[in-house]
Amino acid sequence: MKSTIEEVAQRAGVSTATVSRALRGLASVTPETKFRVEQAARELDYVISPSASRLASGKTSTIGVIAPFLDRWYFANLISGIERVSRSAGFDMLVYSLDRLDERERIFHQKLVRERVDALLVCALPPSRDEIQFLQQVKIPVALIGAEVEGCASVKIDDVGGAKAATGHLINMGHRRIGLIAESPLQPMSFTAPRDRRAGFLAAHQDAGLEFDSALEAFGSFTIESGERAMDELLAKPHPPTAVFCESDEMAFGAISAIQRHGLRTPQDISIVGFDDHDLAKYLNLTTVSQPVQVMGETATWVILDQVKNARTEPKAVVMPTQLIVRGTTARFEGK
Amino acid sequence: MKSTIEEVAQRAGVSTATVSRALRGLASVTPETKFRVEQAARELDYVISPSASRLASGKTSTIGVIAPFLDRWYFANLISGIERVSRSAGFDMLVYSLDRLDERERIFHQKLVRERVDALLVCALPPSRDEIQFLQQVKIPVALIGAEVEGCASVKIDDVGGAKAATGHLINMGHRRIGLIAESPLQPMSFTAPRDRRAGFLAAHQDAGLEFDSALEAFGSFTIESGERAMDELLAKPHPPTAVFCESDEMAFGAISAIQRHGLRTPQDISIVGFDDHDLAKYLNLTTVSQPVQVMGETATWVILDQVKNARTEPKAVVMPTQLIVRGTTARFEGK
DNA sequence: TTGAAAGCGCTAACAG
DNA sequence: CTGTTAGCGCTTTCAA
Repeated sequence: MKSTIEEVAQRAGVSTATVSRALRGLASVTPETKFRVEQAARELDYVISPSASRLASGKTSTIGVIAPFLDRWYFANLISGIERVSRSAGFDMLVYSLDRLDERERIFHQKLVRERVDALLVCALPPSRDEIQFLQQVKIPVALIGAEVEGCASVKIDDVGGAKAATGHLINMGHRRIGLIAESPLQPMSFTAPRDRRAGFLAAHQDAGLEFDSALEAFGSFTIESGERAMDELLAKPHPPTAVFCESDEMAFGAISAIQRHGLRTPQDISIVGFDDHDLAKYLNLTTVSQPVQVMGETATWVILDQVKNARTEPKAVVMPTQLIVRGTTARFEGK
Repeated sequence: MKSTIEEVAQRAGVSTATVSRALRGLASVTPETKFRVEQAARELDYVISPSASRLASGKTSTIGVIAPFLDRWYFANLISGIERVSRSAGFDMLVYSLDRLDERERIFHQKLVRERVDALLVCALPPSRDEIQFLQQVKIPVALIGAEVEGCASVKIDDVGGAKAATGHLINMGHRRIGLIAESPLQPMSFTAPRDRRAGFLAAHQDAGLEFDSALEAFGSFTIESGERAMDELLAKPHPPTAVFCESDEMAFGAISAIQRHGLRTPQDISIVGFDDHDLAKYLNLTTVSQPVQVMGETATWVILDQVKNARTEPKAVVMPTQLIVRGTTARFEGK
């Protein structure tokens, strides 16, 4: 049932080295012998043993993916894109989820990376300097998705620009008191998206000569529930905002829910803009900023695979386009 | 930088065999030597080479997951659960997505399974008899999630029961003309959930002595868009249903959207019940049937890991509980 | 309890 | 273009 390269060699009447070459499609093999080998392999129902091959070659043909959550829309889409191209390139995809920071060390240094993968894709949480240095030391190329660190390949969007466009849209619609539902700065993991989106939000204010009233900022954690609570807070203010920019669609969903619960309407009473263009944003008619998540996963995989193959390629830093999608949760401010 | 077992052995003053034993925690090692070995390993920053270990032992400590889509709520949650327990058990998780049927053969027979994983978790699409037989032949245990096949370990919910409860709820609310938004039977992949949910829907009718008017059945493909189109169809009927059971929450979302677009209201004009308890169902106030998706992933992993360890355990078939969650999209039928 | 030695199945020089 | 020959780094009898 389980045949080895040796048996294939015998059956094809060649050496194991030739079988190895033929099966890997190395140029230096006569078409005829190649054919004989392939036929022998087929007849024996032979499949290469990855462990043996990996041990001998030092290559794993495996790409590792690290993400903080696997069950959220953003990461699931990233992974879907990554899997598609890694499979098409003959690579296996190993996935690790990293919820707690203390697991990080273990994962980066220990079992995970080392000897297990040829390259690593790190989603959303930028590794520390030390971690990156460690990885370079072990010579395993890394690409970041949704974050950027100097000297490291990365694929991200222009979060600042996207947030600025979204906020600008609100300003153009006549809003002056604009709320912000941001990720809590107390959050243990250091994502860069929240920081950048917040920066874009502020930049739009500055460009318009507006001053942001920090009383209009509430915090959440990129979840629906937290967005809902944050909106409750905003609504409880003596002088609530007429529009709110949410750093993620999930939080925007929660915000809308809170607004309805308070007997108010979107966008008549309060306009809402999200960020991400979540699957359901269209359905919920949410004005938002879209980013090509799956494509980012695919792109990052191509980039990293390229590094694996051409060891000394300069790490690329790709920035993907973002697009403001105006739907039904934003309206011109008609108030005083 | 990269040290081998040999170096550890030397430094600890023992043989490589002892190092191997000590590091794996095999009983037959003096606490002292074990300590010495561990210390040496630590000092050398030694990490075992999985390839070598796999080649020598024949075990990969890796679990393979096959799912038709990675970017959908259900599968992302399953994977999240699977990853959690496989990591805690020291197993790596390899993920493959299978969109086209013709890739299946390649995946099952070839590169994937063989020599790469110790066990396989197949999500939603039940393997064919041949495939299962093949896997048994290669001695790699399989567990199905969301499907059931005799002689194979599996974790699923009672789809029939869940659908029956959901439909029963509608009937109890006085509805008599109940529509069904089902998965298209033309769909190439043979999921069992749609079939079972449809059966439950019909069973509820039968129990209530009602006859189902097949004109009230429309088809989708478990997506929002398809649910929307299906509802459009139903609404175009001369005598539309007063309530609709959707085989998935995504389709229910689409249905609600269509209803609103037609200027009707949920539940006043039409009641809607979904299935799954998608993350957003609560937020959208959708009455639905919940299933413990992440827990199913976790359970399946425990089950399969158990099989890996105790080779001759009878494959378990676990059925997880389902729960009808009544929210705001269903109301008593007040019409004629 | 520990060590010696024989592989596991493949790839990578190095010859030829 | 193909064969020979060493390993790759671990695990696993089998003895001691």
